[in-house]
Amino acid sequence: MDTPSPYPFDRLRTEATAVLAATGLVAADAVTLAEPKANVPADLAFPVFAAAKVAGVAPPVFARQIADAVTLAPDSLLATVEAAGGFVNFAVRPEAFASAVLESVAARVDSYGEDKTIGAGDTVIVEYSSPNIAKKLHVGSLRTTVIGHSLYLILKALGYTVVGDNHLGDWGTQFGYILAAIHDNNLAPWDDPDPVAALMKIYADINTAAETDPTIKDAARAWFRKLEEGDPWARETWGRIITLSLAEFEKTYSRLDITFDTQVGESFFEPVLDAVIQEAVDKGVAMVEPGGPVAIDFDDKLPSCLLRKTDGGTLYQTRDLATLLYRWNEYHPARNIYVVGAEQRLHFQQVFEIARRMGYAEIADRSVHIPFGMVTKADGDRFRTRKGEVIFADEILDEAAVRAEAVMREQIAGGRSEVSESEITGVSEILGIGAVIYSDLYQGTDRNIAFDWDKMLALNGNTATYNQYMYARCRSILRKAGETGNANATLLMEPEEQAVLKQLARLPQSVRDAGDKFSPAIVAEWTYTLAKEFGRFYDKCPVLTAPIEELKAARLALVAATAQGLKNGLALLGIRVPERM
RNA sequence: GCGCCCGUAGCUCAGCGGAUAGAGCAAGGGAUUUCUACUCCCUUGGCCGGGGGUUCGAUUCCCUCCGGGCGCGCCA
Repeated sequence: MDTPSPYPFDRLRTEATAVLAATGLVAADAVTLAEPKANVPADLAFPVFAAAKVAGVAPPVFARQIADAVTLAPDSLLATVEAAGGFVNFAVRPEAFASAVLESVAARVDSYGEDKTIGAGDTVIVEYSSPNIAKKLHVGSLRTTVIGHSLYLILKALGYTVVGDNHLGDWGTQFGYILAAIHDNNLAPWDDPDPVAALMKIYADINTAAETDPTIKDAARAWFRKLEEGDPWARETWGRIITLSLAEFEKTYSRLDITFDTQVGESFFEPVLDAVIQEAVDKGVAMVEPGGPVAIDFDDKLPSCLLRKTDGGTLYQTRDLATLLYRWNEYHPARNIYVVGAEQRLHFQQVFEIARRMGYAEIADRSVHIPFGMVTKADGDRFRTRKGEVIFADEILDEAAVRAEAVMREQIAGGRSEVSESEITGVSEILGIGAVIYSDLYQGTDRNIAFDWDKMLALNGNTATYNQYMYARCRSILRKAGETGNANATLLMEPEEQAVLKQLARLPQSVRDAGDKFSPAIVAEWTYTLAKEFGRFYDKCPVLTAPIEELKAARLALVAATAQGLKNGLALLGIRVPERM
């Protein structure tokens, strides 16, 4: 168990590379293998185009020469090799492959799919969720939370030491508004049954008032200055607001099974901001302008930006720069990842560029912004928070569970579900939350998403529910089977069986690709394809009533491996699986 | 005005230098008195936004135009 044997597809690649190199026609380091398209009856392909060019031979001819020269060992996982156009195609030996895949899953269980060698010894920071204090999590915060959490899990599976950082928006002029309102009107939001809702109302109200009363903006700035200067009442009140907000966030995070390794908010960096600005000025990166503001000019490369306001206050840019430098000193991370909305692209370009110019090229180069499109109203317009056009994360999770429960009750009434009354609430939560998470992960894009209840909470097609249903089916079969004898995997020769096995074998590479491209959608696509292949197998290949006992045992092993694969894949997305539904 | 992102089937999206461009939804047809039908199968549906170029080969790379989105110091 200490050093698990290589994954089947890795063995295939190693073997294919070796036999290709052994022909003497192509060097091992010139071999790049690809997965053939679905319509090609092969499992691994070597496109010879580049090598053919070097050899000065036409690709189809070269492919044939290579294929003719390859010899496969009798005990190889590879069964055949043949030329097809400019490709040399390999096909697996199905019996040997089946055994290898099932053994691989059985040996690793919950860690099947992981490859800790990729990131061993490296630290990666993932900044995600990062909500603003005194607000509730909403549709938008849900996206960064869900995407970031999955990335966190995927990178962990790849062996990185991952630091999940909830970079709280706990500093800034907006606190000036809230403090001013609380102070001047002698408010006590902490006495409200829903304190964060009270805070949101306070903020909304004073913003509305500020539209007609310009003195409010000045008062707000003054209060934020007091906060920065350490005014006792301002500090204490600010602290209370943070405590209330964190408690509110925690409710949602616990429903989503999310924890953070650290929650250093923007305020954490406040004591070092002056020094950071000074360093930028000293290094000639930033300039103090007449009147006091500190600005950075990027020539024609990027629009200029500010590190210090005319009133002496700092900005988001200043705090993010300080955060970046802090992370470099503290962690020396291999990657510093920001899961933040696409609208902040320029912001991060600027922050990274400032760091580079200040002499911190290493961290600048290792920092990466993972942008995502915003969630808009159905008509494509943005949600206007001030107009009360918000949809809160908890509302979504609640509605999702309600819908899941309604469908489940229908199924139970129709005699199509084994879920008992006492399990309904728990299973509804797993299904509902899974649906929400999956809808944010199954397609990776930085296009905007128009919010749509039905789409977000869909239960069939490419959804979490479908994946979970296939898992529940697996579990149901395994429960009914009870104890079984040893499985002879070499009996799994049906196309549906082989298709499930091949998809199972692809998990490790999907996880690597997902980590490489910072894309949970790659894992989501893998789980869905596995679920779909299992659906076909389920339809065509009876397990419990298999014609012979030995085949039944083999199929049961395949079902168990599929369940494990679905569970592991969904776990990397942050989605749980129900034993029955 | 400048910069960035996006434009692939009616809709939502994969694919991003290679083999007949793939899924889901929607629409239409079929299977099954089930190992849970939240299922399975089939059909319809694409000048991969337009036009140039690079390449043996372009949905994929470059240029340009069109359409949509986002952003462009003293909010975050």
